Amino acid sequence: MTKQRPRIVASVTVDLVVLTVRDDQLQVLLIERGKEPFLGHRALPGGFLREGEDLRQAAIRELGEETGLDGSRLHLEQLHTYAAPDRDPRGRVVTIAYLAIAPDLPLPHAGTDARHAVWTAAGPYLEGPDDLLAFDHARILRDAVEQARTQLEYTTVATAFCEEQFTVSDLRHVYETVWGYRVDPRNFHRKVIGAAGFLVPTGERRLPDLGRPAALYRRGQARLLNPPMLRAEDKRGPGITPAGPA
Amino acid sequence: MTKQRPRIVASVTVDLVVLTVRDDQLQVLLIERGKEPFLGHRALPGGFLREGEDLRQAAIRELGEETGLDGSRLHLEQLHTYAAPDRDPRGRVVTIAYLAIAPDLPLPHAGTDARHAVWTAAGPYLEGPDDLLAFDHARILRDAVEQARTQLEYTTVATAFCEEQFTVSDLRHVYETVWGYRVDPRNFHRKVIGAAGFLVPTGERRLPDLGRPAALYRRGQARLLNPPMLRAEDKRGPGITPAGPA
DNA sequence: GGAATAGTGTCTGTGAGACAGTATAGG
DNA sequence: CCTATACTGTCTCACAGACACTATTCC
Repeated sequence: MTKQRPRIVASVTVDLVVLTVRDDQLQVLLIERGKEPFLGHRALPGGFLREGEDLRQAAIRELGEETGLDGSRLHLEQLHTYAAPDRDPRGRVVTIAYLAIAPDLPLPHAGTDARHAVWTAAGPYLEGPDDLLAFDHARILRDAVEQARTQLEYTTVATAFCEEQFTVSDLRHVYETVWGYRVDPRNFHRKVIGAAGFLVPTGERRLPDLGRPAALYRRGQARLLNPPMLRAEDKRGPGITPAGPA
Repeated sequence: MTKQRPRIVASVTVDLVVLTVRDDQLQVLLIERGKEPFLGHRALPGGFLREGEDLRQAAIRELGEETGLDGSRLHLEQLHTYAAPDRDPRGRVVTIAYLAIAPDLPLPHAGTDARHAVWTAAGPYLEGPDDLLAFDHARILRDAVEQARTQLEYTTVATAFCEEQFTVSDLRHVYETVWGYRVDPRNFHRKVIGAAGFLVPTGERRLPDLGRPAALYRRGQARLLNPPMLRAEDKRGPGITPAGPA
């Protein structure tokens, strides 16, 4: 009963949305394309799936090749798959988007084995027109950022933006930067300290340039934040949105 | 820098997890495979992506061909993509899983153009060993059901299990069946009636065999349920789970 | 009247939002 | 002392969980 005639064979790529918080901005790792199509345009790092590889393995490999980051040590999560027939002029290409979250790491210098990937403020690409990025990458970036914003509400992934040791203020700064608005420091402190398994005190302290030293923490074992820390209703997008990207 | 040598070309399939609530059970639509591999085994409906098709279009088409259901009228949502190198003995096959939610609809009879798809209690496949279903479909089904359970918490999709008109009791029955435990009728009623945009009263009533008639509602425009209706902590899986399927 | 289902009211504890105050560092 | 940052305390309101009562139908 399954008609086998117009079956499709497609190339499969894995594209990465690598986010970090840097210079008080939500930034994304972009590369400049060195060949057609979209030569010279900015794009998400990514590449073709290879023989014997799982999707996650491909994501980690591409991350290393194109950005020099060690994906096996980052938060890495599959997001959504894009397969519109005309999304790549070269032919039928199915792309699985992955979200990676990293602390503010130094990138290897351009000219090494890694491509010249650069941290870039995500804001303009979220608001601006789609053709600021190659292919449908603007759409993919928007979906990924919305996913990251939602995940901060329900999970403890915000710690993935932080170094191994961090303060409550560091963590709050992540929330404020990703969500794009200020969060009450007192209520935030009470919430994250009270959430079992979110933070583990290391006993150490960090001295700021000025002011009282802050206690340092490591991530706890909990992955879900329950009850969640919901964004203010009027500060996120329209209240009526489908559950996932279409 | 992108090495093009061991690139992969893969077949792309869309597999569907179609859920309904039927006979006080969470049920899933399964087909019996008519050919190798896994001939005679039960499997999720699905099939190959075709020329010029988007993923959603393919999902709707397969749904019609294999089950006779009209996918364009159901809740349909992309879930996750599976691409382990050995997941299909025929070669490299990448599968995008879709979740469909339907009311308790009558299926077309076997022998028509549609395959003999049958509603089957999902429970045994969630608990049992993986080889009760073809390929990695048991894994896909588990991921989908977990996703559906979570969605009931944060969205209004529970209405997708109901007919056009339904009572608050019908809706509560969906929650109880999908979650697998009883929900307090009074608190549930207060919650869903109070949530703006969840339910729209039709003004009509439905007479049960015995007891007071119940008011009928239609789905409202709201897609997100805010604040969410969270499951009891001790009645769902382990509290420490990754945000999405790996 | 009884039985069964639909719907409302009330109390209580938890937790979020708002805001004031205390603690500890450097200068 | 002042300033800046870290952290704690308190009040109020919204809401979830628990439970009792009233309402409307068929018999």
